[in-house]
Order: sequence, then structure tokens, then C-alpha cells
Amino acid sequence: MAPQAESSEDIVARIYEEQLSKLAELSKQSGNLAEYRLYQDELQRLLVKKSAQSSSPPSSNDLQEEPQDLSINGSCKQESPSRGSSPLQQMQNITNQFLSTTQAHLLQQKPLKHVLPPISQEQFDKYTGLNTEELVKKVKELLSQYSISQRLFGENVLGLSQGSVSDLLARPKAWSMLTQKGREPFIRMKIFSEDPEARKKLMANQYRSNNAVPERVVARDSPAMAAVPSIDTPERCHSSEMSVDWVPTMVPNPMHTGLVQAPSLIELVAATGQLDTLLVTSRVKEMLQFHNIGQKLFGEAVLGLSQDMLVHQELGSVSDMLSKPKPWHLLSLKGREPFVRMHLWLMDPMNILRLKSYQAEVKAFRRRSGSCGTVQEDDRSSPFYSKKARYSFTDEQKNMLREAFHADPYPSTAAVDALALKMELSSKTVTNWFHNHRMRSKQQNREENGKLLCIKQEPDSNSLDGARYSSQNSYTTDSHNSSPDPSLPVASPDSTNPETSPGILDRSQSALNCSSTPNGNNRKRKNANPKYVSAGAVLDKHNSGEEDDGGEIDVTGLSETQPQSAAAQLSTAADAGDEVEDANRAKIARIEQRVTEGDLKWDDEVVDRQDCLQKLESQVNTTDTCTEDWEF
DNA sequence: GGGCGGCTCTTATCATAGAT
DNA sequence: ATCTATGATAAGAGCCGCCC
Repeated sequence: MAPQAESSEDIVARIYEEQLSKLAELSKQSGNLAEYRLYQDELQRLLVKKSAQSSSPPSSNDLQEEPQDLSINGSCKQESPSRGSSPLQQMQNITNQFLSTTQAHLLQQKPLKHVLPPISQEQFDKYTGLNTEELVKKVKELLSQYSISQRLFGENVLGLSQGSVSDLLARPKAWSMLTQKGREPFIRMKIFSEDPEARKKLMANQYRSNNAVPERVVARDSPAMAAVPSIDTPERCHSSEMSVDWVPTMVPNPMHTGLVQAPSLIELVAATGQLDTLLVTSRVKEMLQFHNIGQKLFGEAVLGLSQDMLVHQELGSVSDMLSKPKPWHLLSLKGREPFVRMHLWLMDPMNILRLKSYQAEVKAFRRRSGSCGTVQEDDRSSPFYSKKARYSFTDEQKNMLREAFHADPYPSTAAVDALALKMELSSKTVTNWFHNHRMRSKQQNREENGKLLCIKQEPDSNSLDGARYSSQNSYTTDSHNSSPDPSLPVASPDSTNPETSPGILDRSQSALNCSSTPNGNNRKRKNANPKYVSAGAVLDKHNSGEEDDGGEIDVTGLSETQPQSAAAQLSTAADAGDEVEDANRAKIARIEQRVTEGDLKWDDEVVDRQDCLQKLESQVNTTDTCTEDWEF
């Protein structure tokens, strides 16, 4: 760092000065004279300092002057953004002031996710008609073989979270059922599986990737790391509201980029030859004991273990690490990190001072939090606000929900409210459950039906000829799926809505009709997303009165959507197998259209009925639900 | 008939509690 | 530590009713 220090410092100083000028100008414009004067004073001070320095060059220790300012309550006070601190520190103060306002919150709230280069059209063209199941199988094997975690794989290869990876690997959708966006991960998997270099890179990248973890650990809820010597993240230590203005290491911060070229800790760890972990931990323990500082505090402040982590995992983790340190050679790169931190901390002459300062600030913060009532957890404006906490349904609640779903997968608002009231849950939670359950039941059903088509007749008297297709079995729930799904909204003949356009009865309609909606709210199910690009995948059944399920047919999809954009994609995507499948689908669609239109002149149909039926049946899953209702 | 807002749907994904 | 299951959310879309 030393060779860069001077130039970096100069850059920082210059930018600091520029920012000060800007701030001064802004203050002036906004009429805030007090603030304006403050900035002017600071500019003046800099000028004096600069002229003084020009006669006597700065010492190399300038960056460390008043090291206590690196603590949270040092120069971090907003009201005195810079006095007595180095240009670097001052710059950081300014930075944090910026970050503490508007867009800074956004930056902090949502650390940029891994952004992978988009898949080129060429790649899209190259990888068509992938067998997702086989691909997933292969990927699983590779991950297992190379001990690559789903998280790592997701973040580095797919650009997705671990949960998404898990979902993809556990329940791969058929290629034909995926949108272009949905296909991307599979294409990436394919590329990955075909590239041995990628696996090596991924493994090599493992530790670097792991380094991203502290973002979760550090940024969220604790001022952890405050007392760590500013090796890798000097910017972290500036805050007037410690839980608000923290700038996590991994958050790309344009204000810092390129200014401080300090090595990342992980690089430092990698470069560290050998540490006697026992010696390091013994010295740390001695010092902590001598100065009466808790190991927990040390863990939070120096090792970057947040309170949350400590509580959530095991309180004794720091203690374990200090009392039973693993030998250096047995530690992974990441495992070595805490020891490097300890080592750096030991080398820091101001270590205890910083820690004490941190301790005091923590105490003060907790007092403030306590007096303010709840902490910012619930505050949506807080940068630490995240999604609503996940709720866990009890078994009883699940049963109730399943029953309700069974009776009506599309409950009305009133029904949801009633259910929510009954179960002492929020309507939103119940709605979410229904939503997720519908989607996942459907997905599960697709899997169960394989990738084959399954058309069945809806027992719906609203159909002119009783020959509507439905995907009722797509609502089979985990507990009942061996017969025509009783959980489905089966509309009784007299329950159909006469106001509905003739021939249109979707499941929500029937569901609503079945439900005891007091106000007779007859909302229809909205059309599904027409983004589906494949034949047999378009879900818009509204006009044809059919429903989707595992690979259902869509008349409109074939007759309208496909010839357009989807067809364009398909034309490039179709391989020989797809062509056969498409041909069959087209046939099926024609049959279906005939049926839908009430045209029973089968003999005139260019498609041979028997032939079609046989083909259809051969393709359709042989489950009861599918076969029982085959009537024309 | 077109524009708009509200509603609810969809897919895709994130994020986390609990399990392993 | 990692995986799995699943609750929560984002974004985009279609349909309806209303208004002009």
C-alpha cells in the first residue's frame, strides 16, 4: 500500500476538496448559511494545510493521524465532517453523508447482484430444445463431483440465488414450457457443463465468491468491523448513525472506486504465508482479558461476525475459535480470514483504543435504540429493511389452507379474508399461500404428467358441447391426485355464470361461482402471461375455455401467438424431435379447435379421429385424471 | 372505440426457516 | 455449512368497468 499511498491520498484530497466546494455551493443555493460557512471553513483549513505541507512534506503516518477517528464516534459525526482527520477520512465522511441520503439508501439496500453477461442471440440459437432434465442431472453430478455449492454455482454461473438454483435443479421445467428468460439458466448450465475450464474457474473463484458473504454478515444489522484496522474497508468506519450509514465492503460504491487501492482482505489472506493460529489466538485472548473486553464484542468488531450471526448460529463461536484454533494448514482461505484479522488487529497499535471506542458506541447505540422503541427493522425507509419476515404455517393451518384450496383454488377476497380471520393470519399471507400453492401444484402436476400433453374434458356444462378442455388436474394438491382432482373448482351446471360470455368458463370463474362470495364477485381469471414461446405452452385459455396444465394445448397459441414472435423463436429452436412434437401438437390443436367450436363433423376433418385419439392418448400421461375424461 | 386505473393473473426469482 | 421447501415479491400482462 505504501507506494500508492501518496498518490491515492492526493486524489482523495483533491476530490474531497471538489466535493466540499460543491457542497458549499449547494448549501449556499439552498440558503443554509451555517452549513455553507462550515464548508468554507473546511476549505480554508485545507488551503492552509496545503500551503503548510508544501513547505514540509507529509509524513507517511498521515493516514493514521488521530486513529481514534476511525472509530464510529470519532470524526464520523456529521456535524463535524472533517476536522482533524486525514483527507482520506474526510473524504469518507463526505461520502457517507452522501450515502446517508436518498440514493445511498438504495445502494445499501440492494447490493448489486452478480451480473453475468447476457446470453447472446448466437447462444440462444445454438442451444435449442435442451433436455432440461438430463441437463440438470448432469449439472447436479458436476456440482457434486466438484463440491460446488448451489450458491456458488448460482451466483457465478447462473446469476441466480441459491434458492433459485435449488428450484431449477429440483424441478426443471421442460424446455418447451420455458420462456426465453426461463431458458437462460439452462443455457448457462449447458455452457457450463460443456466447459471444463469453467469448472476450474469456478473452483478457483470459490474463495473470492465466499468473500461476498460478509455483505450479509456485516452490512445488515451490525456495525461489525468497526474496530478492524482499515486494511480493506476504511470507508466502513464512518457513520453518525451507525446502523444506517454503514457502507458494506461488497457494495460497489462509486465514491470509493478507484480512490483507495487497498488490497481486499481475501487477497491479503491469500498472500499471507503462514500464521501460528494458536499464538495469535492466545495473544488475542490475553489482550481481551487484560482489557476486560468481551469475546463477543471482539467477534463483532474485529472478525466481522454480526450479532445476528452470533445469536443465530452459536454464541460460542468466537470462543471456540479463540480456544481451539485450527492449524493454519488445515484452514481454507475463508477459514484463515478471521486469523488474519486477528493478526492485523494485534499489529494495530491502536487496537484496544478502537475496540473500546467501538464498545462505547455500541452501548450508546443500544441505548438510543432502546429509547426509540423498536429498531429500524420495521422501518421501510431503513436501508436494512428487507422483505416481510417469512411466516411458517402450522400443520393445522396448512391443512385448513389445503382444504380451502381443495374447495376453491381461487378464493374471492372475502373468502381469503374469512380464512385469514379464522386462521389469525393476514390476508396477504393467505393470498400468498394460494398463489404459491397454485403455481407449485401446477408445476408439480406438469412434472407428474411428464412433458407430455394432457388434455382433458372439463365437466363443465357451460361448454356448448361439454367438450371443453381443462387442466383441472393442474390443481391437484400433494394429497390428492390420483383421481379427477377433487380440489378443482368443478362448476356445477347451475353454478355457471350466465353473464359470462358463452363458452367461457375459466377456473376462477367456476371457483368463484362455487365459492360463497357474498357480493357475487365474478371476477374472471385473467389471461396468463402470453410470453410463453412454445407451442403448447401458451396459457391463455380464456378465449378457448381451456386450461393449462402440464403442457396443455393452446389454440390461440398455435393459431395466433406462434406464427408471430413465438414462431420466430421456434423456427430457430426446433430440432427434429421438436418438429414431430409440433406436428402432433398442431394436430391436437386442430382437434381441439373443432371441439371447442362445437364442430362435430369429425368425418370431414382432415385429421383422422382414431389416429388422433391414439396419438393423443399415447402422449398423454396415463394417470386416471387424464384418461377418464377422454370423451369427444 | 380508446385510454386509464384497478384488479388479479402469470412466471421468475429472492430470501429464509428448518432440515440434513 | 449447505440444502430444501416454501413464503414473499417483482414485473409484466389481460380483462373489466368507467369515462370521454
